[in-house]
Amino acid sequence: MSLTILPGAARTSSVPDKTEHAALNLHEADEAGKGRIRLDNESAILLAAEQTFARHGFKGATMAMIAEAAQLPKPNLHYYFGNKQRLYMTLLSGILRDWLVPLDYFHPQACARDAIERYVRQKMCFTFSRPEASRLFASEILHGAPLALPLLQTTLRELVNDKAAVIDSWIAQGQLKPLDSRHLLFSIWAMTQTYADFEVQIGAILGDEAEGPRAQQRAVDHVLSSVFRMCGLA
Amino acid sequence: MSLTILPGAARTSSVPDKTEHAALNLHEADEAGKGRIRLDNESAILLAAEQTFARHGFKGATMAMIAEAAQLPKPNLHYYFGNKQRLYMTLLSGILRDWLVPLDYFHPQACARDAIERYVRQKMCFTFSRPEASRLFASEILHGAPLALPLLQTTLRELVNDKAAVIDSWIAQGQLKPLDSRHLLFSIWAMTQTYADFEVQIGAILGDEAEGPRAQQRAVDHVLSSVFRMCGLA
DNA sequence: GTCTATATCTAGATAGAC
DNA sequence: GTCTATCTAGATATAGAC
Repeated sequence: MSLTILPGAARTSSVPDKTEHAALNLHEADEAGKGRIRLDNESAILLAAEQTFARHGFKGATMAMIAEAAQLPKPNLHYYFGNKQRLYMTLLSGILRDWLVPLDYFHPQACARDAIERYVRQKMCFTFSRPEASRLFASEILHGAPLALPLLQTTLRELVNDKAAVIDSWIAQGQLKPLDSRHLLFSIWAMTQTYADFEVQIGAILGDEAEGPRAQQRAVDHVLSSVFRMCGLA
Repeated sequence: MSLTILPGAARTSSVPDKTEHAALNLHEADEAGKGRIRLDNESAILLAAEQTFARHGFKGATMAMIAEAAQLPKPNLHYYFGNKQRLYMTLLSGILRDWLVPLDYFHPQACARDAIERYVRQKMCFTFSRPEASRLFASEILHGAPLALPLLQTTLRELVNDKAAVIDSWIAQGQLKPLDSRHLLFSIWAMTQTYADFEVQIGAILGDEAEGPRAQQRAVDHVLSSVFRMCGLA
């Protein structure tokens, strides 16, 4: 199941910074020379755009801000991505794909407790490692998903219904206490993402305690034990 | 404890639509005549602004959109609120105030179970009755709370620390299972608000089932029983 | 492929008539 | 107190030199 919207959308994570992958690029000989520069520039732009869109929203972010963050002239952004909306969409589709991957842990043969623990840990890992990606996606949904709605109504909906059926089977087997499986997913998403999406609020409340790996561990422990209790796995 | 940022900030909810409160306004005789029109216009603008800012974000919303929604000419918005940021701030401060009110249920003498049930129900009520207010506030936090941060670091922080102490006392009394009281609040906020902030996503997944009072009841039941289980009150 | 200079459009804000 | 007409700033996007 591929969630890519734009064909050949370049992903930040697929372009390791300085490691020499020239050998891999030799397959496309005529694209290897320019392709290297293109990939580097595109990944720099995508990284800068993710941060800028997350911080200022789609309208609030300007191409000039993104260009400065990427240390490239403004017209280069149009050269590589055509326009602002296409750049934004490229980011969105990549984030949704990464966001859904952890659901793979939910399959009928899996042990419910193990699957849920791995899922929660993966979501918390995403939250703390890519908070800007989480906020960018949250901002899109919050404002009515003007661009992502078609994806939500098809791919996401089908995937969630599949995984809800898996959870229901775990309940039928007596592995979990009865609960609404789709609402359970909504709650897990909410509890995990809040540490990225509302990071500023949490930081304001916790103060210094909010920072560092010990704070992250505390959050993971809390969410994991809460989800276990919700599922009757405590 | 007052959370008002702007002195005399007019609140939508404080202006009943057509009920005759002229008698109450007679105290300020010279403001009664114009005051009526002013209050009506201000509340129309605030209502329109809440919807528009929630839907498009601060930058994405334009004064022209708000004016059209309020059915008033653009310059009137500037006449009443000076500029876009002041209009936005007036909304923000009112929402934060309304958002914090339910925490009053948390006081040391209260029964923990009753207080938590009332709190969750109040939060869910806010979510379903004023989803745009929730999204407007969420958007502000999501983008780094450029305007609300000072409030979060003072009033919100102190209030939360107070209420966390109350929860801790309930735990010490054995009314609740041990857990991190402040993270419990983060989780309750996340689980309740997600039905407003991510309404589009949930709607896309649940389809027709997401609408109507029965869907709301289902969500309330889920969140309430989940929070009870988290607290060992199931 | 890169980037300077510029065209075009849109939005916030206001002057001034009523 | 209200609103038409307009000013100005700033943003997207592109033309065209290198």
